[in-house]
Order: sequence, then structure tokens, then C-alpha cells
Amino acid sequence: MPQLGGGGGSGDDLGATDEMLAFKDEGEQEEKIPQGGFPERDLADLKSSLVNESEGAGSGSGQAGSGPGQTEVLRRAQNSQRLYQDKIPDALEEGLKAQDSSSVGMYKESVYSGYNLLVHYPGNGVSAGAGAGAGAGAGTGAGAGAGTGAGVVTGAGQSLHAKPGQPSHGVTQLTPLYEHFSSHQTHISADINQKQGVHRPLQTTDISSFYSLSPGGVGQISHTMGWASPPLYPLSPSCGYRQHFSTAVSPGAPYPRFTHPSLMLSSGMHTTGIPHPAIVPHSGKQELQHYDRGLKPPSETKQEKEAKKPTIKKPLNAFMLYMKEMRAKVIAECTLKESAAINQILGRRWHALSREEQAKYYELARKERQLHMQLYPGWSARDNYGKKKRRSREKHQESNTDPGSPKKCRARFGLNQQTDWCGPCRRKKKCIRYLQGEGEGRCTSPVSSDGSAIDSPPSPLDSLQYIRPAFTPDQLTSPTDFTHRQPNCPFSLSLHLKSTPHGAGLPAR
DNA sequence: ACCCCTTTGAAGTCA
DNA sequence: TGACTTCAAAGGGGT
Repeated sequence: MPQLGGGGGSGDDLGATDEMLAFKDEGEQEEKIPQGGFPERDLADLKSSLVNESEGAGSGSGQAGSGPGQTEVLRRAQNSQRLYQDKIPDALEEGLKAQDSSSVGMYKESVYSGYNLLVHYPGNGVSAGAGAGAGAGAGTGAGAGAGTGAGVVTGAGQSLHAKPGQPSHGVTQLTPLYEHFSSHQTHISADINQKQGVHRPLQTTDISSFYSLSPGGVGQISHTMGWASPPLYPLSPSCGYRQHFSTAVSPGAPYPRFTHPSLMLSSGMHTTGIPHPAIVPHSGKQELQHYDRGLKPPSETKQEKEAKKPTIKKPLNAFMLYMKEMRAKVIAECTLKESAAINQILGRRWHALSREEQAKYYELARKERQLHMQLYPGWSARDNYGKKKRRSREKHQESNTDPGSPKKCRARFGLNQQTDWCGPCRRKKKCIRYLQGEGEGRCTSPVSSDGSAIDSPPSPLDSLQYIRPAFTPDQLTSPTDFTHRQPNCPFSLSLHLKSTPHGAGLPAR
């Protein structure tokens, strides 16, 4: 996979090391091969081909709902860029209109509703316009404020939020970074697309040149930028981009539409003063109160200040983008509510996607990472280490001392830590029997419960039992059990079963 | 209020 | 360099 920056060591495997093995049974392979037309092969090679194919020949995945291929997408993207540039003189006026309309219709249900942007849809080739800043598109280093507030409506102006009838894998929802800034860096998108996935440092027109990253430049960034206007500011208590910005500041709130950027810095803003979806303050509520009362925060220690620095979130990876888009669909079609269960379904769906479909998300993720890199040159994922509370050390200690840990289990039975799993439960994570307190409370044998060899495919019932732990194997005597319990859910786990026709329970593709 | 669960992928640390 | 860890999102559920 031609990930930017060389990618991490684990990026060459479509399955995570912790992946539940039940999801790699034969049924899945049988399902995949005829669809994608590719056998299991070197995964790194496979991933490498993902982007290449997506960027090269127009794939037009041929799947229902996948829409035009990448070539069409590129063409539309270039068209919209041209159109966008042509529109710059009219940008201000049109931007205001677009902004208004977009805030009403296009974004009100989107998780990224606060971002009025020019968006390219890799899946359906639609470019939707809105009131986005235009400076970056102008390709001038000082353009950050110049053309702001300019909205350029291109393409079909398709609604951004997913609709029931929308193509399944059309990447129809906005992505936090790419979509947020795409209008400011159309040239970047074009650059990416034209380079066949080869990352090349952006030249004189990189985004950092549009947004002065020096603190002194904050005040120079025009507050007329449409996407930086107060309704877009994440001033709600959580102050994250998960919030609908339109609800963050009430009409009667004591904030002018264009608040001084310095007031925004600690609430979801980049150091440039630009609000950004990846920036989440630690205590938005508190900061909001400060703003509310017009008070200066009490003197703080350096540590406190450090702790209150807004958190710049990691850019979303391909799967996370996919989850964001598909979660609502799964929730709507199933009666499931638990995110963990939904994520399991989404994980399976992800593996069931064709390479072309996955490529869309890999490409989006790549752009997000690149944009993130441009916006926060000094940022490192390490910055957020430890911010998800303790856990890590405790888990680490546990894994070293807990005999029920899969690591220990595998070591005890001389199993391969990467390819073997933990005995009866076949998990690479903690032994589920241990969790359930069975027997000694840990795996006692590397042999599966039905006596089959340790490296045999996991039994479907194990999967079902795991997915729906409330059901005992006795209750789940049929692979259709799950489906019966979830009559509207097309994501039947019966896919785990060899005896089940491929794709049974899945929506038509 | 906080953490866990669960998924995959990217990027970090460590030996 | 490989193995391992952490964190991205989500929200119900448990403590």
C-alpha cells in the first residue's frame, strides 16, 4: 500500500493482528474471489494495487451503486477546479448564498455539518459545492483570507448526507479533513491524483502557505472565511467536530458572527486560528464559560496549560472513514444498537468490499493524512498517547501476568503468536472462556472445544456465540438464528458458514 | 463520569 | 526489523 510516509509496519495487512479469526474463514474467501476476481495473495501487493488501480484506469467497480469510475472522478474534480477558479471573482457573493443554502439543506444532518466545502465524491463523481474559503484554490500564498466566504457550487449539488437509497459504497459522507479543506487546496487534490499515489512534497502552494502557522498570523486570517464563521465553530461543550456547529452557538448567544480568532484558538482551532475538525479541546465547557463571562482564565501552571491544549486528533484511516459512512446504514437496517456489534458487522463488510470500493476509502484516508500533515507539520500521533486514560500499562501488565491472556496461552502451548489463537475460543485477544469464568477461568487447552485441530477454521457457532454472547451455542443451533432474531438485518452472520450460499443475508451488490 | 467493547489501519515504542 | 501498543469513531452498557 503506497501509504504516505512509507506507512507503518502493520499497514500491509488487511486484517489486524487482533482480528477475530472467525472472520477469515473459508466462506469469506469463497465470497471474495468470485467478486473481486482476485485470489488471496500477498497482501502488501494487494494493498499497493488498491490505490494504483483507483488512481489509474477508471475502475467503475461494476458494483451496484458504485457510480462512475475514478477517471470520471478525476475529470470532474478537474472540472470543478476550473469552474472554481473561474468563479473566484464572484466568489464572495455566491459564497454567501451557498453558505446559506448549505447550512439549511446540505449539512444539517451531517456529522461534519459545520464545514461548508467543495467536496469531491470519489464514489459517485459528484462535486458538491458550498460556502467554502477560496483563497487556497487561488493558489496564492497569501490567499487564505482573500477569497474566503466564497462558495462555488459545482456538480450536481447532491445532498451530502446519506440517503436511504444511496449507493452503499459511494463515500457519500464528508470526511473530516479532506472535505474540510478540500476547497482550500483543490490543487492538492489534483496533485495527489495526478501523481499516481506517489507522495511528493507540495511545492510553493502547499496549504501551510495559505494558512500562516505562526501565531502572529492569526489575526491576519480573515474572519470572513465562510467555514470559520461562528456557526461552524465548535464551541459546544464537547467542542469537537462531532457536534453540529449550528447548535453550538445559539442565535442569541453573545458572540458576533465573526468572533475574533484569538477567542477561538482554544476551542477546536488550529494554531492558525482556523477551526478544524481534528482539533478537540480538552474542556470545551470550561473554555466556553470563559468566553461567556468574558473572563480571563485564572493563572495556570504550565502543566495545566499543557493539559488544556486542544487535542489534535489522528486523521481517520480508511476503515474509520468507512465506518463513519456505513454505521448509520447498519443501524437503520438492523435492530442492533451496540457499537461493538455494529463494528463487527462493519469489519466483515469491509472485508467483503471489492478492492475498488476499498480503494476509495484508502484514497480518502491518504488525502486526510496528507492534509493533516500539511496542517500540523509538527504533530505526532504520540502527542495523544496517554490521553485515552491509563489502560495501556495495566493491559500490558495483565498480558504479562495473566495466564488467561492469549499471549500466555499461545506461549504455553508453543503456538505461533501471530497465526495461532487461543484454544477453544479462537481469539487472538483475551480468552473468552477466561472472561466468562469457565473452568479454571482460562484456556487450558489449545484444542478446540469440539476436538478439532487447533488450526482448523473456527466453527460458525463460535462466531455466533461470540457475536451474540447473550445466546448460548444451544440457542444458536442454526446459522439462520441470528437472522431470525434480526429480521431486518441484512448483515447476517450466516456468511461464516460454509453451508450458506455466498452473500446470503447481504444486500444485493 | 468514566471506561470497556469492537473493528481496521496508521504510527508510535521497544527490544 | 519485527513485535507490540495506542488511538482514531461510535454509543450502549457496566461500574
